[in-house]
Amino acid sequence: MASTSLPVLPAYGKVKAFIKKRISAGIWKPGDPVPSESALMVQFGVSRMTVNRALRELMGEGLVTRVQGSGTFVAELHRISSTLSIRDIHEEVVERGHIHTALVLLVATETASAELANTLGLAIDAQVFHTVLIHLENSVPIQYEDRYVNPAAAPRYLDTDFTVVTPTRHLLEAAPLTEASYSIEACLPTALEAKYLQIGPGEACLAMMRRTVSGAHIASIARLVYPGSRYRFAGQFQA
Amino acid sequence: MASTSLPVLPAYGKVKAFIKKRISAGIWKPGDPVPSESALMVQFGVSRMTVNRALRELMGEGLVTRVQGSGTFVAELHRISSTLSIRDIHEEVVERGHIHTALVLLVATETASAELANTLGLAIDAQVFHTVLIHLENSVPIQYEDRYVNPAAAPRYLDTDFTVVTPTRHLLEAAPLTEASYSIEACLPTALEAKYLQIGPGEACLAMMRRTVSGAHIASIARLVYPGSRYRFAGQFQA
DNA sequence: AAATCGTAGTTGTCTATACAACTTGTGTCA
DNA sequence: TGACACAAGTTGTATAGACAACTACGATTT
Repeated sequence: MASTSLPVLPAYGKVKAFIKKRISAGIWKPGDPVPSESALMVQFGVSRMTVNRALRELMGEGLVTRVQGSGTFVAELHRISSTLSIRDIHEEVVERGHIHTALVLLVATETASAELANTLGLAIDAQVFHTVLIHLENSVPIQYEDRYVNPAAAPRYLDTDFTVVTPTRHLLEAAPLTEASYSIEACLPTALEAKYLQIGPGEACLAMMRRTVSGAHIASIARLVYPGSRYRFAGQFQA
Repeated sequence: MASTSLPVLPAYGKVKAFIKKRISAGIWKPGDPVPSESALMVQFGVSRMTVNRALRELMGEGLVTRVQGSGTFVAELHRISSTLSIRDIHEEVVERGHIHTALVLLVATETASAELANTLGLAIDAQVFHTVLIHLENSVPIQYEDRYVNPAAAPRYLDTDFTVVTPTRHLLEAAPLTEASYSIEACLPTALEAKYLQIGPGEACLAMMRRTVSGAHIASIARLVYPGSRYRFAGQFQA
């Protein structure tokens, strides 16, 4: 049994730990008032700034809500937060000790369709970059990546050798990420996707649609298809 | 053009805004040093504690990293955070202005199998609660919920009328959430799932496995199956 | 009964100062 | 050359005090 961190918790940490413990033990339930700053100040023999920091951080973690003039209250615990991240699939595979390779199916400049132009926030006759790749982990296909890129956000996109630098990596470097939205759905693969992912036409897949924003530009729109049998999204929440 | 918030930003907010702007504009790139606390102190004419708060909050937001003794640096922007939440499907449906109903297929107390007992952290001969429900939105099936509950975490679980109070809701109230992990995968439905979700046996589904922890107990393990054609997970990142 | 006012209590912000802990580079000494 | 010591610069933490902004509630007035 390792004590996760005895190394002398700072004062504000002790206050946080005290409150966290009572909340997670269910002694203080959602909606209950937490002792005021001045009360905690006396109880722990620390200054108000220290208590304030503890409570502010707990609010940041979503454990309490604070109302000026009224008090601090245990938050409704219905939402707990989880950190997702946009990661380069190359790094992900390498981190597992495996070998990542990519197969380039298409590298092209195209004229955007009306719908695509609209989604990328461009004029209807604008040129866009279009790439299609298959990512393999130890020679097994794990991701079909169909991506449209806004030339204004990453003008040198097509110069990249995608067998060496993944589109994600190039984009992360060329166009610092400020915002992104995604949706994940289950679907059956198209004939082309099934062929290149080496799966049957009836095998379920996870498809992620991802739109990334960099500064003023919508940088890229990607459709990432994973074989359901070889991939899952996993995550962890922590209160 | 609405100015999102002019109402006199506090001093620490001005410092944060200044730094955020330079990072998102790409003027300061990942790895670059951010001015030291004393430099910002002079630049903004505020005390060090104020600058310190600004930088600490930016670190909390993942925009900068700080190294004691060395300095503050623009963080690698590869991860931006997203808030997922465990929500009650009832609330979710009602929020969309629709009607939620539930069909109860099974309510039982069972003896845990070895694997299940292990996953719930119980002895192999322990009793567990088992429920199976179908959730409908405007009479259309949208979720098949197969759930095992640890009696120690929610002793009154089986007293609930699940057509009125969803299992999620009861558990959120009975056993405050401290931790959870999940995985999402694509799969084809079992015959039973296909039947009750009213979908074809070849239609892809999203399956979420979720394990929730409340204090010292593993509270519940659920398998939630959604028809791929009627459901998607969506989210948004923001730097 | 309704509206108003005032006050105590609470959180929000900010300052000036202090010391501790750590990093980095420079210079000294062996 | 290598090992060590030291100093300057940086972040981490904590204090005591101050004023502002807001809420809740009771008392007073209308």
